[in-house]
Amino acid sequence: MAEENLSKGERTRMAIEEAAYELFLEQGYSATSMRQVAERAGLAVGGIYNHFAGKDAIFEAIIHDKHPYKQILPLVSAVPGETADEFIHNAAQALVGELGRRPDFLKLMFIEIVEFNTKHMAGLMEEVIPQVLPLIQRIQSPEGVLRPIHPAIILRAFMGMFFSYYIMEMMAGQVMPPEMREDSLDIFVDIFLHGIIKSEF
Amino acid sequence: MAEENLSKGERTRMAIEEAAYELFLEQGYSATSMRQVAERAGLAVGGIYNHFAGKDAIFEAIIHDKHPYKQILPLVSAVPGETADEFIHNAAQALVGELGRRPDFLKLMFIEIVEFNTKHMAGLMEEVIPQVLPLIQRIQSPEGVLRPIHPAIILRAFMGMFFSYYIMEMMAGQVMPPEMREDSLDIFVDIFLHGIIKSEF
DNA sequence: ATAATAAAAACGAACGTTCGTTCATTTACG
DNA sequence: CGTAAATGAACGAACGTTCGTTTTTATTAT
Repeated sequence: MAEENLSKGERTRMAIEEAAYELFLEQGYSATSMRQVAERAGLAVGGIYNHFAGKDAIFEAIIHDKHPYKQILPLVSAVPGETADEFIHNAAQALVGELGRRPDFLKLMFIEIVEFNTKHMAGLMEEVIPQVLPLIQRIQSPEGVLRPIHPAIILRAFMGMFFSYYIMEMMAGQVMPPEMREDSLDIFVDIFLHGIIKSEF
Repeated sequence: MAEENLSKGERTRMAIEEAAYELFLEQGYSATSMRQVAERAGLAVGGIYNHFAGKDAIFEAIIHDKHPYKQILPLVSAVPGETADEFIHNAAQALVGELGRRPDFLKLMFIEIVEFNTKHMAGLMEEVIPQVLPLIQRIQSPEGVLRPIHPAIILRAFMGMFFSYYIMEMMAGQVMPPEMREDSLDIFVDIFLHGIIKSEF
Protein backbone atom coordinates (compact mmCIF):
# COMPACT_ATOMS: atom_id res chain seq x y z
CA MET A 1 0.00 0.00 0.00
CA ALA A 2 1.03 3.57 -0.63
CA GLU A 3 0.02 4.42 2.92
CA GLU A 4 3.20 2.92 4.28
CA ASN A 5 5.22 5.85 2.93
CA LEU A 6 3.16 8.45 4.74
CA SER A 7 4.18 10.03 8.02
CA LYS A 8 2.12 9.53 11.13
CA GLY A 9 0.60 12.97 10.79
CA GLU A 10 -0.42 12.46 7.18
CA ARG A 11 -2.02 9.13 8.00
CA THR A 12 -4.01 10.60 10.88
CA ARG A 13 -5.14 13.49 8.74
CA MET A 14 -6.44 11.04 6.18
CA ALA A 15 -8.17 8.99 8.85
CA ILE A 16 -9.93 12.09 10.18
CA GLU A 17 -11.02 13.14 6.71
CA GLU A 18 -12.31 9.67 5.91
CA ALA A 19 -14.18 9.35 9.22
CA ALA A 20 -15.75 12.77 8.79
CA TYR A 21 -16.70 11.96 5.20
CA GLU A 22 -18.54 8.84 6.29
CA LEU A 23 -20.31 10.58 9.13
CA PHE A 24 -21.33 13.58 7.05
CA LEU A 25 -22.88 11.24 4.49
CA GLU A 26 -24.71 9.35 7.22
CA GLN A 27 -25.98 12.27 9.27
CA GLY A 28 -25.22 15.51 7.49
CA TYR A 29 -22.74 18.16 8.55
CA SER A 30 -24.43 19.89 11.49
CA ALA A 31 -25.62 16.70 13.10
CA THR A 32 -22.10 15.26 13.14
CA SER A 33 -20.00 16.18 16.19
CA MET A 34 -16.26 16.49 16.45
CA ARG A 35 -16.32 13.82 19.15
CA GLN A 36 -17.95 11.39 16.73
CA VAL A 37 -15.31 12.15 14.13
CA ALA A 38 -12.55 11.68 16.69
CA GLU A 39 -13.93 8.38 17.89
CA ARG A 40 -14.30 6.91 14.40
CA ALA A 41 -10.85 8.17 13.38
CA GLY A 42 -9.40 6.59 16.54
CA LEU A 43 -8.08 9.57 18.46
CA ALA A 44 -9.15 12.14 21.05
CA VAL A 45 -11.11 15.29 20.22
CA GLY A 46 -8.26 17.65 20.82
CA GLY A 47 -6.03 15.73 18.46
CA ILE A 48 -8.10 16.73 15.45
CA TYR A 49 -7.02 20.32 15.85
CA ASN A 50 -3.41 19.36 15.21
CA HIS A 51 -4.48 18.56 11.63
CA PHE A 52 -7.45 20.81 10.88
CA ALA A 53 -8.23 24.38 11.89
CA GLY A 54 -11.80 23.37 12.72
CA LYS A 55 -14.93 21.57 11.58
CA ASP A 56 -15.33 23.83 8.55
CA ALA A 57 -11.81 23.06 7.41
CA ILE A 58 -12.53 19.33 7.41
CA PHE A 59 -15.55 19.81 5.17
CA GLU A 60 -13.59 22.02 2.81
CA ALA A 61 -10.88 19.38 2.51
CA ILE A 62 -13.52 16.76 1.76
CA ILE A 63 -15.21 18.94 -0.85
CA HIS A 64 -11.88 19.44 -2.53
CA ASP A 65 -10.77 15.82 -2.44
CA LYS A 66 -13.94 13.78 -2.84
CA HIS A 67 -16.40 15.81 -4.84
CA PRO A 68 -18.20 13.76 -7.49
CA TYR A 69 -17.16 16.05 -10.33
CA LYS A 70 -13.54 15.40 -9.53
CA GLN A 71 -14.02 11.68 -10.02
CA ILE A 72 -16.71 11.43 -12.66
CA LEU A 73 -15.32 13.77 -15.28
CA PRO A 74 -11.96 12.07 -15.80
CA LEU A 75 -13.85 8.79 -15.91
CA VAL A 76 -16.25 9.88 -18.63
CA SER A 77 -13.51 11.63 -20.56
CA ALA A 78 -11.50 8.43 -20.79
CA VAL A 79 -14.36 6.36 -22.18
CA PRO A 80 -14.01 4.86 -25.71
CA GLY A 81 -16.60 5.21 -28.51
CA GLU A 82 -16.38 6.21 -32.20
CA THR A 83 -19.97 7.23 -32.89
CA ALA A 84 -22.09 9.42 -30.64
CA ASP A 85 -24.30 6.41 -30.00
CA GLU A 86 -21.38 4.34 -28.75
CA PHE A 87 -19.91 7.17 -26.77
CA ILE A 88 -23.15 8.05 -24.98
CA HIS A 89 -23.75 4.40 -24.18
CA ASN A 90 -20.26 3.98 -22.77
CA ALA A 91 -20.32 7.29 -20.92
CA ALA A 92 -23.67 6.47 -19.32
CA GLN A 93 -22.36 3.03 -18.44
CA ALA A 94 -19.26 4.51 -16.80
CA LEU A 95 -21.17 7.22 -14.98
CA VAL A 96 -23.90 5.05 -13.55
CA GLY A 97 -21.43 2.27 -12.88
CA GLU A 98 -19.30 4.55 -10.75
CA LEU A 99 -22.36 5.97 -9.02
CA GLY A 100 -23.51 2.42 -8.36
CA ARG A 101 -20.19 1.46 -6.87
CA ARG A 102 -20.34 4.47 -4.57
CA PRO A 103 -24.02 5.09 -3.94
CA ASP A 104 -23.35 7.92 -1.48
CA PHE A 105 -21.57 9.82 -4.18
CA LEU A 106 -24.14 12.51 -4.77
CA LYS A 107 -24.91 13.10 -1.13
CA LEU A 108 -21.95 15.41 -0.76
CA MET A 109 -23.53 17.69 -3.32
CA PHE A 110 -26.81 17.64 -1.45
CA ILE A 111 -25.07 18.52 1.81
CA GLU A 112 -23.49 21.42 -0.03
CA ILE A 113 -26.91 22.59 -1.17
CA VAL A 114 -28.76 22.02 2.09
CA GLU A 115 -26.23 23.04 4.72
CA PHE A 116 -23.89 25.39 2.88
CA ASN A 117 -26.08 26.96 0.19
CA THR A 118 -23.59 25.89 -2.52
CA LYS A 119 -20.92 28.03 -0.91
CA HIS A 120 -18.04 26.02 -2.34
CA MET A 121 -19.58 25.32 -5.74
CA ALA A 122 -18.37 28.35 -7.66
CA GLY A 123 -14.72 27.73 -6.83
CA LEU A 124 -15.07 24.06 -7.66
CA MET A 125 -16.68 24.80 -11.02
CA GLU A 126 -13.88 27.11 -12.00
CA GLU A 127 -11.55 24.21 -11.49
CA VAL A 128 -13.66 21.68 -13.37
CA ILE A 129 -15.04 23.55 -16.40
CA PRO A 130 -11.81 23.38 -18.42
CA GLN A 131 -12.07 19.61 -18.19
CA VAL A 132 -15.64 19.67 -19.45
CA LEU A 133 -14.99 21.53 -22.68
CA PRO A 134 -13.16 18.75 -24.57
CA LEU A 135 -15.92 16.38 -23.50
CA ILE A 136 -18.55 18.61 -25.10
CA GLN A 137 -16.38 18.82 -28.21
CA ARG A 138 -16.36 15.06 -28.36
CA ILE A 139 -20.12 14.67 -28.09
CA GLN A 140 -20.56 17.33 -30.71
CA SER A 141 -17.96 16.29 -33.24
CA PRO A 142 -19.00 13.14 -35.18
CA GLU A 143 -20.02 14.10 -38.70
CA GLY A 144 -23.49 15.57 -38.16
CA VAL A 145 -25.03 12.59 -36.39
CA LEU A 146 -26.50 14.81 -33.74
CA ARG A 147 -29.42 17.12 -34.15
CA PRO A 148 -28.47 20.79 -33.89
CA ILE A 149 -28.68 21.20 -30.12
CA HIS A 150 -26.32 23.39 -28.13
CA PRO A 151 -23.63 21.03 -26.74
CA ALA A 152 -23.87 22.56 -23.29
CA ILE A 153 -27.55 21.69 -23.21
CA ILE A 154 -26.80 18.17 -24.33
CA LEU A 155 -24.26 17.88 -21.53
CA ARG A 156 -26.75 19.17 -19.05
CA ALA A 157 -29.50 16.88 -20.25
CA PHE A 158 -27.07 13.98 -20.07
CA MET A 159 -25.89 14.79 -16.57
CA GLY A 160 -29.43 15.50 -15.45
CA MET A 161 -30.82 12.31 -16.88
CA PHE A 162 -28.25 10.06 -15.29
CA PHE A 163 -27.65 11.95 -12.10
CA SER A 164 -31.37 11.86 -11.62
CA TYR A 165 -31.25 8.13 -12.23
CA TYR A 166 -29.68 7.88 -8.78
CA ILE A 167 -31.37 10.90 -7.31
CA MET A 168 -34.69 9.23 -7.97
CA GLU A 169 -33.24 6.03 -6.58
CA MET A 170 -32.36 7.87 -3.38
CA MET A 171 -35.70 9.58 -3.14
CA ALA A 172 -38.03 6.80 -4.14
CA GLY A 173 -35.85 3.77 -4.67
CA GLN A 174 -37.68 1.53 -2.26
CA VAL A 175 -41.03 1.91 -3.94
CA MET A 176 -40.03 1.31 -7.56
CA PRO A 177 -40.74 -2.17 -8.96
CA PRO A 178 -37.48 -4.15 -8.77
CA GLU A 179 -37.67 -5.49 -12.35
CA MET A 180 -37.35 -1.91 -13.52
CA ARG A 181 -33.92 -1.50 -12.06
CA GLU A 182 -32.04 -4.15 -14.01
CA ASP A 183 -32.18 -2.89 -17.57
CA SER A 184 -33.69 0.53 -17.02
CA LEU A 185 -30.33 2.17 -17.59
CA ASP A 186 -30.25 0.97 -21.19
CA ILE A 187 -33.74 2.31 -21.67
CA PHE A 188 -32.71 5.66 -20.21
CA VAL A 189 -29.84 5.77 -22.67
CA ASP A 190 -32.24 4.92 -25.47
CA ILE A 191 -34.66 7.67 -24.50
CA PHE A 192 -31.82 10.11 -24.36
CA LEU A 193 -30.66 9.12 -27.87
CA HIS A 194 -33.98 8.63 -29.65
CA GLY A 195 -36.70 10.13 -27.44
CA ILE A 196 -40.01 8.56 -26.50
CA ILE A 197 -41.83 9.33 -29.76
CA LYS A 198 -41.89 6.86 -32.65
CA SER A 199 -39.81 8.35 -35.46
CA GLU A 200 -42.53 8.04 -38.13
CA PHE A 201 -44.71 10.50 -36.24
CA MET B 1 -58.45 36.00 3.43
CA ALA B 2 -59.26 32.59 4.79
CA GLU B 3 -56.95 33.25 7.73
CA GLU B 4 -59.53 35.47 9.36
CA ASN B 5 -61.71 32.47 10.14
CA LEU B 6 -58.99 30.66 12.03
CA SER B 7 -58.64 30.67 15.80
CA LYS B 8 -55.64 32.25 17.45
CA GLY B 9 -54.08 28.87 18.05
CA GLU B 10 -54.49 27.75 14.45
CA ARG B 11 -52.97 30.95 13.17
CA THR B 12 -49.97 30.63 15.49
CA ARG B 13 -49.47 27.03 14.46
CA MET B 14 -49.39 28.09 10.83
CA ALA B 15 -46.97 30.91 11.59
CA ILE B 16 -44.61 28.49 13.35
CA GLU B 17 -44.78 26.01 10.49
CA GLU B 18 -44.14 28.72 7.91
CA ALA B 19 -41.24 30.22 9.88
CA ALA B 20 -39.66 26.81 10.36
CA TYR B 21 -40.15 25.99 6.68
CA GLU B 22 -38.30 29.12 5.63
CA LEU B 23 -35.48 28.57 8.08
CA PHE B 24 -35.05 24.89 7.21
CA LEU B 25 -34.73 25.83 3.54
CA GLU B 26 -32.21 28.52 4.37
CA GLN B 27 -30.03 26.62 6.84
CA GLY B 28 -31.09 23.02 6.96
CA TYR B 29 -32.81 21.26 9.85
CA SER B 30 -30.04 20.77 12.40
CA ALA B 31 -28.61 24.25 12.00
CA THR B 32 -31.99 25.83 12.72
CA SER B 33 -32.76 26.43 16.39
CA MET B 34 -36.12 26.56 18.11
CA ARG B 35 -35.28 30.09 19.23
CA GLN B 36 -34.86 31.17 15.63
CA VAL B 37 -38.18 29.62 14.72
CA ALA B 38 -39.86 31.32 17.66
CA GLU B 39 -38.41 34.70 16.80
CA ARG B 40 -39.47 34.56 13.15
CA ALA B 41 -42.91 33.29 14.07
CA GLY B 42 -43.23 36.12 16.57
CA LEU B 43 -43.51 34.36 19.90
CA ALA B 44 -41.39 33.01 22.76
CA VAL B 45 -39.60 29.65 22.63
CA GLY B 46 -41.84 27.98 25.12
CA GLY B 47 -44.94 28.91 23.19
CA ILE B 48 -44.03 26.59 20.33
CA TYR B 49 -44.62 23.59 22.54
CA ASN B 50 -48.26 24.50 22.90
CA HIS B 51 -48.64 23.66 19.20
CA PHE B 52 -45.97 21.08 18.41
CA ALA B 53 -44.59 18.20 20.47
CA GLY B 54 -41.03 19.14 19.45
CA LYS B 55 -38.70 20.06 16.62
CA ASP B 56 -39.23 16.72 14.87
CA ALA B 57 -42.98 17.24 14.88
CA ILE B 58 -42.61 20.56 13.08
CA PHE B 59 -40.59 18.95 10.33
CA GLU B 60 -43.07 16.13 9.96
CA ALA B 61 -45.91 18.60 9.60
CA ILE B 62 -43.94 20.46 6.94
CA ILE B 63 -43.14 17.26 5.05
CA HIS B 64 -46.79 16.36 5.08
CA ASP B 65 -48.10 19.78 4.04
CA LYS B 66 -45.46 21.18 1.71
CA HIS B 67 -43.73 18.29 0.01
CA PRO B 68 -43.21 18.87 -3.72
CA TYR B 69 -45.05 15.72 -4.72
CA LYS B 70 -48.15 16.95 -3.00
CA GLN B 71 -48.20 20.08 -5.11
CA ILE B 72 -46.71 18.98 -8.41
CA LEU B 73 -48.76 15.87 -9.07
CA PRO B 74 -52.21 17.49 -8.97
CA LEU B 75 -50.79 20.23 -11.13
CA VAL B 76 -49.48 17.90 -13.81
CA SER B 77 -52.58 15.73 -13.66
CA ALA B 78 -54.81 18.68 -14.46
CA VAL B 79 -52.84 19.74 -17.53
CA PRO B 80 -54.59 19.63 -20.97
CA GLY B 81 -53.22 17.91 -24.09
CA GLU B 82 -54.71 15.48 -26.62
CA THR B 83 -51.55 13.97 -28.12
CA ALA B 84 -48.54 12.76 -26.12
CA ASP B 85 -46.54 15.57 -27.66
CA GLU B 86 -48.97 18.20 -26.42
CA PHE B 87 -49.33 16.60 -23.04
CA ILE B 88 -45.60 16.28 -22.39
CA HIS B 89 -45.05 19.85 -23.47
CA ASN B 90 -47.80 21.12 -21.20
CA ALA B 91 -46.78 18.92 -18.31
CA ALA B 92 -43.17 20.06 -18.55
CA GLN B 93 -44.34 23.64 -18.79
CA ALA B 94 -46.48 23.26 -15.67
CA LEU B 95 -43.79 21.40 -13.73
CA VAL B 96 -40.92 23.73 -14.46
CA GLY B 97 -43.18 26.75 -14.17
CA GLU B 98 -44.18 25.76 -10.66
CA LEU B 99 -40.59 24.96 -9.74
CA GLY B 100 -39.58 28.35 -11.11
CA ARG B 101 -42.20 30.12 -9.08
CA ARG B 102 -40.94 28.38 -5.95
CA PRO B 103 -37.24 27.76 -6.50
CA ASP B 104 -36.71 26.28 -3.03
CA PHE B 105 -39.23 23.60 -3.79
CA LEU B 106 -36.84 20.70 -4.10
CA LYS B 107 -34.74 21.60 -1.12
CA LEU B 108 -37.16 19.91 1.23
CA MET B 109 -36.43 16.66 -0.52
CA PHE B 110 -32.72 17.23 -0.18
CA ILE B 111 -33.08 17.93 3.53
CA GLU B 112 -34.96 14.67 3.79
CA ILE B 113 -32.11 12.85 2.08
CA VAL B 114 -29.24 14.59 3.89
CA GLU B 115 -30.55 14.96 7.42
CA PHE B 116 -33.19 12.25 7.72
CA ASN B 117 -32.02 9.52 5.32
CA THR B 118 -35.40 9.57 3.53
CA LYS B 119 -37.11 8.52 6.74
CA HIS B 120 -40.47 9.99 5.76
CA MET B 121 -40.34 9.09 2.08
CA ALA B 122 -41.91 5.64 2.20
CA GLY B 123 -45.01 6.86 3.98
CA LEU B 124 -45.32 9.77 1.62
CA MET B 125 -45.02 7.56 -1.45
CA GLU B 126 -47.75 5.28 -0.23
CA GLU B 127 -49.98 8.29 -0.16
CA VAL B 128 -48.93 9.64 -3.55
CA ILE B 129 -48.62 6.57 -5.80
CA PRO B 130 -52.38 6.13 -6.33
CA GLN B 131 -52.39 9.61 -7.84
CA VAL B 132 -49.53 8.74 -10.17
CA LEU B 133 -51.18 5.75 -11.84
CA PRO B 134 -53.80 7.61 -13.89
CA LEU B 135 -51.05 9.96 -15.02
CA ILE B 136 -49.03 7.05 -16.38
CA GLN B 137 -52.16 5.75 -18.07
CA ARG B 138 -52.54 9.09 -19.78
CA ILE B 139 -48.98 9.22 -21.10
CA GLN B 140 -49.33 5.68 -22.33
CA SER B 141 -52.75 5.79 -23.91
CA PRO B 142 -52.77 7.73 -27.22
CA GLU B 143 -53.03 5.28 -30.12
CA GLY B 144 -49.49 3.94 -30.39
CA VAL B 145 -47.66 7.24 -30.69
CA LEU B 146 -45.14 6.25 -28.07
CA ARG B 147 -42.38 3.74 -28.52
CA PRO B 148 -42.85 0.61 -26.44
CA ILE B 149 -41.27 1.79 -23.19
CA HIS B 150 -42.54 0.84 -19.76
CA PRO B 151 -44.70 3.76 -18.59
CA ALA B 152 -43.08 3.80 -15.16
CA ILE B 153 -39.72 4.32 -16.83
CA ILE B 154 -41.12 7.11 -18.96
CA LEU B 155 -42.47 8.75 -15.83
CA ARG B 156 -39.13 8.43 -14.13
CA ALA B 157 -37.22 9.76 -17.09
CA PHE B 158 -39.64 12.65 -17.26
CA MET B 159 -39.38 13.48 -13.57
CA GLY B 160 -35.63 13.00 -13.65
CA MET B 161 -35.13 15.17 -16.68
CA PHE B 162 -37.12 18.09 -15.36
CA PHE B 163 -36.34 17.78 -11.71
CA SER B 164 -32.74 17.73 -12.70
CA TYR B 165 -33.35 20.86 -14.74
CA TYR B 166 -33.57 22.65 -11.41
CA ILE B 167 -31.21 20.43 -9.53
CA MET B 168 -28.52 21.35 -12.01
CA GLU B 169 -29.62 24.95 -11.67
CA MET B 170 -29.10 24.70 -7.90
CA MET B 171 -25.77 22.99 -8.22
CA ALA B 172 -24.22 24.87 -11.09
CA GLY B 173 -26.70 27.60 -11.98
CA GLN B 174 -24.29 30.48 -11.62
CA VAL B 175 -21.80 29.15 -14.11
CA MET B 176 -24.11 28.26 -16.98
CA PRO B 177 -24.26 30.76 -19.88
CA PRO B 178 -27.34 32.95 -19.34
CA GLU B 179 -28.64 32.63 -22.92
CA MET B 180 -29.07 28.92 -22.24
CA ARG B 181 -31.65 29.49 -19.59
CA GLU B 182 -34.32 31.21 -21.64
CA ASP B 183 -35.41 28.55 -24.08
CA SER B 184 -33.53 25.56 -22.76
CA LEU B 185 -36.73 24.12 -21.32
CA ASP B 186 -38.23 23.71 -24.79
CA ILE B 187 -35.07 21.99 -25.90
CA PHE B 188 -35.21 19.67 -22.91
CA VAL B 189 -38.76 18.78 -23.86
CA ASP B 190 -37.62 18.18 -27.42
CA ILE B 191 -34.81 15.90 -26.33
CA PHE B 192 -37.20 13.98 -24.17
CA LEU B 193 -39.64 13.52 -27.06
CA HIS B 194 -37.26 12.93 -29.96
CA GLY B 195 -33.80 12.25 -28.52
CA ILE B 196 -30.53 13.80 -29.59
CA ILE B 197 -29.95 11.58 -32.65
CA LYS B 198 -31.17 12.61 -36.10
CA SER B 199 -34.00 10.26 -37.03
CA GLU B 200 -32.50 9.20 -40.40
CA PHE B 201 -29.55 7.58 -38.61
C1' DA C 1 23.20 0.60 16.74
C1' DT C 2 22.25 3.59 20.68
C1' DA C 3 21.21 7.60 23.16
C1' DA C 4 19.84 12.33 23.25
C1' DT C 5 16.79 15.81 21.78
C1' DA C 6 13.60 18.75 19.53
C1' DA C 7 9.25 18.57 17.14
C1' DA C 8 4.99 16.61 16.20
C1' DA C 9 1.01 14.36 17.74
C1' DA C 10 -2.26 12.76 21.15
C1' DC C 11 -4.55 13.45 25.23
C1' DG C 12 -8.79 14.72 27.92
C1' DA C 13 -10.41 17.88 31.31
C1' DA C 14 -12.30 22.35 31.14
C1' DC C 15 -14.48 26.64 29.03
C1' DG C 16 -18.07 29.36 27.44
C1' DT C 17 -22.14 28.77 24.44
C1' DT C 18 -25.97 27.06 22.64
C1' DC C 19 -29.12 23.43 22.15
C1' DG C 20 -34.13 21.28 22.86
C1' DT C 21 -37.21 21.09 26.31
C1' DT C 22 -39.76 21.98 30.79
C1' DC C 23 -42.55 24.54 33.92
C1' DA C 24 -44.57 27.78 37.08
C1' DT C 25 -46.66 31.95 36.04
C1' DT C 26 -49.02 35.59 33.59
C1' DT C 27 -51.87 37.21 29.75
C1' DA C 28 -55.56 37.10 26.46
C1' DC C 29 -59.21 35.06 24.02
C1' DG C 30 -63.85 32.72 23.50
C1' DC D 1 -64.93 33.10 34.09
C1' DG D 2 -62.40 29.17 32.47
C1' DT D 3 -59.37 27.64 29.30
C1' DA D 4 -56.11 28.15 25.77
C1' DA D 5 -51.96 30.61 24.67
C1' DA D 6 -47.78 33.04 25.64
C1' DT D 7 -43.98 33.98 28.63
C1' DG D 8 -38.95 33.58 29.75
C1' DA D 9 -36.06 31.88 33.31
C1' DA D 10 -34.03 27.55 34.26
C1' DC D 11 -32.23 22.69 33.28
C1' DG D 12 -29.16 19.24 31.85
C1' DA D 13 -26.88 17.80 27.89
C1' DA D 14 -24.06 18.50 24.06
C1' DC D 15 -21.65 21.53 21.13
C1' DG D 16 -16.87 23.41 18.97
C1' DT D 17 -12.78 24.78 20.65
C1' DT D 18 -8.71 25.68 23.87
C1' DC D 19 -4.80 24.42 26.50
C1' DG D 20 -1.40 22.53 29.67
C1' DT D 21 0.48 18.17 29.74
C1' DT D 22 2.11 13.68 28.31
C1' DT D 23 3.43 10.48 24.78
C1' DT D 24 5.20 9.28 20.40
C1' DT D 25 7.82 10.09 16.34
C1' DA D 26 11.64 11.69 13.58
C1' DT D 27 16.23 13.49 13.56
C1' DT D 28 20.85 14.15 15.14
C1' DA D 29 25.09 13.08 17.67
C1' DT D 30 27.62 9.60 19.61
